[in-house]
Amino acid sequence: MVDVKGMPNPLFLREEELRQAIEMMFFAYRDFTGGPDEVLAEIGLGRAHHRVIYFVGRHPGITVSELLAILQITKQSLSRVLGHLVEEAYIVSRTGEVDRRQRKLELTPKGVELEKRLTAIQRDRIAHAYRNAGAEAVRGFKQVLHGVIDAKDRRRFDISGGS
Amino acid sequence: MVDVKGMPNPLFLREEELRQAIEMMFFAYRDFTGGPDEVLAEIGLGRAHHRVIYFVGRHPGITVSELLAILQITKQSLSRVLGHLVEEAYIVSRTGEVDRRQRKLELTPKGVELEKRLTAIQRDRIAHAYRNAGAEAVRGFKQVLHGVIDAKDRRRFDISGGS
DNA sequence: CCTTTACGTCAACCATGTTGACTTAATTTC
DNA sequence: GAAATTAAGTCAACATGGTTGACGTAAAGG
Repeated sequence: MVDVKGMPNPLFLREEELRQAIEMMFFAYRDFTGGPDEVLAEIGLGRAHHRVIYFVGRHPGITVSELLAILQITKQSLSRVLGHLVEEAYIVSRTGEVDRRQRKLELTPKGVELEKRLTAIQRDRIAHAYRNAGAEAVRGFKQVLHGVIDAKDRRRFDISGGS
Repeated sequence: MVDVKGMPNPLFLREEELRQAIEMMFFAYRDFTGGPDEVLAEIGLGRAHHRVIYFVGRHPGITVSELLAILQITKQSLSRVLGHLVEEAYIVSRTGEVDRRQRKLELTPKGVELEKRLTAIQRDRIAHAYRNAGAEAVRGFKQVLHGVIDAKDRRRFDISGGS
């Protein structure tokens, strides 16, 4: 028999290791969204608006269907948020030229400004973490996070460690 | 002048790099919570219940205040969810022995069972990502995620790469 | 004794998700 | 060219889970 105290059950360690990851995901996401949430609250918007503004900014001309596929919410839910953002002139919606059933979404200058402000908060947090961890750690971070994402959405990311 | 085409603006690359991280955080968290959400919906519970069950399971005897500090929600909001979990016998609340104002929370066997079921889903997803990425990447993942978390909560995690 | 702390509770409200039913316009298919 | 499908919008009702504010009670601590 091996000394159980000196060399504890590797399955137990693995369980602890994995629980740590689960917990870090919770705390990291909580704090990652906390900053933008404060700014949004000041102007009467919520996290749902942020997500829409972010992805429209990231993919100008994105259609409503594409947005729904990313956000994985119902069109009724998106409609409320998106409608509000169009009313408040953060986003414009124009009819698609090739398929006139589609609505292509884009940020207005006002939308771009807000998007920048919100993204800057998250970008600075990530930049800080990246700087302190180093390039090797960043590669690992992306690799693991990539594996956490559903296979169907992995193609969105090139994590070959380019730069 | 350096050739701008051959060697693009490093600030632009950095911006892209950071946006990639922001986006991966969104997709990873979306998919990380998606599995448990489905199970919870079947039994009439939500993500808020999951969080409570998780942290009570992780820290048996945790007080209401401690839970509030972790979840960062109001006690009124917690009360609704926690009250329901106590009613449905997932959690028991007993008066603290040393400080009788406190309520110490614990999972019942029923609560343990649900916690295991939910955590298993997330654990398997992380385990899969860890296995595919390798030990070095896991270290990097933890280092970066650690840096994303607010300093006040970092002490919860030992990321020294122990095993 | 008085103050503070831990917890609970009532009430109202808001943001954001859901289902289901239905409409309109445009495209695609047979 | 008619029929089916698709993209998008809309109305309504409802659930979850957050918020603020006010107030109550019991225990602890100065």
